[in-house]
Amino acid sequence: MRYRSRVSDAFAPDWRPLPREFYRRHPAEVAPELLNKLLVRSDGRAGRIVEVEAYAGSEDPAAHSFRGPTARNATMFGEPGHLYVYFTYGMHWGSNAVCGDVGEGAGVLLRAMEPLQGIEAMRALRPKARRDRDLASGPGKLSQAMGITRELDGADLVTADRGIAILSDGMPPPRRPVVGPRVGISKAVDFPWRWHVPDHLHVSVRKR
DNA sequence: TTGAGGATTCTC
DNA sequence: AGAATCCTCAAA
Repeated sequence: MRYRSRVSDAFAPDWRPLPREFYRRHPAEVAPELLNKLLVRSDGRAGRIVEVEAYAGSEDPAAHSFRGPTARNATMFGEPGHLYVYFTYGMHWGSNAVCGDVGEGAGVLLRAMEPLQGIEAMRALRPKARRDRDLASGPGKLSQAMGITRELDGADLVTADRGIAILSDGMPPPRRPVVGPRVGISKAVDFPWRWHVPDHLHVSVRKR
């Protein structure tokens, strides 16, 4: 399998991608199940996903896809299991796993990650991070630590066609994740579509 | 540790 | 105009 030789074979041959059908569901169903999965790059950088948010297309005023397809959000309307990368605040990138069926415009924002491997490479990309917990405790930080920019928009997280994947090492999601409203939005502020691992050091905005 | 405010550029 | 954010600084 190509994803193994490209992404995980050399250092973690037992890590497995999630099937395409995992992503072909409502993002509020997928999101909590992405907790404790691994975001992995072909150079060995890897981290455990500890915080996510769901964005649900035409039913969700806070989603980039709410008003239909544009040049920016085109990837969200494509095949599930691909990476949707967006740019915001003039300097930050955000990373999502596309969910739902083609045309729905749904996704799960990857908000925070616990660095596991390739931490020195992450530090090189995030010189301002003082502690390990500053490396990827936020969507912009996570993207920067993993070197995710516009170039990776549309990458397939199932086949790892461009050297990035979401893999499982067998750790299940938390039984009872913390659920609450999403961060940094001005519409649909009450949708309880943010989930994170309870009491986890690497989650963003620990105070509410 | 907390809160306020600036940075910086793409998108619609 | 506003953005699915981060960083610095000041005050406590």
